[in-house]
Amino acid sequence: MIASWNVNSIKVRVDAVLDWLASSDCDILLMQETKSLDENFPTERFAEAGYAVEIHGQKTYNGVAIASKQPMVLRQKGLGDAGDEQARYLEIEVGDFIIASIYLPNGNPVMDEGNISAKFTYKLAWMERLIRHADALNQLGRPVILGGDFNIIPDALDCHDLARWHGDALHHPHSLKLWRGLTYLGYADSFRALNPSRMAFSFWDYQGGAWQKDDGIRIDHILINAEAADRITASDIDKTPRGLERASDHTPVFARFEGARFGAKSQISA
DNA sequence: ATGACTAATCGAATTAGA
Repeated sequence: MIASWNVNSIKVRVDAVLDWLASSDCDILLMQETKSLDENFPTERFAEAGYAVEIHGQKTYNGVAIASKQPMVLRQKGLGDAGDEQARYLEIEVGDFIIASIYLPNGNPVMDEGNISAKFTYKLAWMERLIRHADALNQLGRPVILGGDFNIIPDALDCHDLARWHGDALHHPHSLKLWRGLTYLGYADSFRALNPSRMAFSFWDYQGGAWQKDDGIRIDHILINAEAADRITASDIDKTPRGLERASDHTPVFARFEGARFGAKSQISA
């Protein structure tokens, strides 16, 4: 099983993350918003639990990491071209799977004194760069998993009241157009593909009793290309961690692939 | 209602998140 979780500070959340890993059958965990320099990441704690880690962090903000029970090879940190000053992309491979942990920019506020804001411009440019890279990955003919906090509310089933999000960077027409761009390349939102009519959320704001009211949004996604889709068996969300003490505002989303070990090919003989 | 929470920072308020 592979999962993605915006932990909102690995320093604060390390016990919660390790508790969840111990109670799940998670092989690979994609983390976002670690908010930690690489040298401060609790690598030893993960090692004691049987997980190797790859880290792409920075001070104070952003930061992505991947923990894996199975041998993992680092492919790249950042999207590999200009504009990568923020730590938001980390790519590894496990077996023949290519896997990325993604923390896509929020982009709000969209407007700044009557003009499109620098934050929203940065979000759109980042998405364009992600699309170019995702296209190249897809052409390798290998299973690809792009998991993370995409800061995109795809549709009405992904929040309580879509009208509230009109014009917001998480559901802005420009953001959605680029989100669909990933679809056109051949990537599918695995949760929605396997749960076509279910309303479910992955984030609940700390403010206003959002968790108690189940007033959430689904912005954490696991995208899969055709080769990965051929092997997927489930995609779901575990709400449990969001209800625990001192929780992240996000909860893990996950997907399962056939085989006893992650990414193992089917044992069906010819 | 520009606030409500939470986290990080050379903090005693500000920035950012979504």
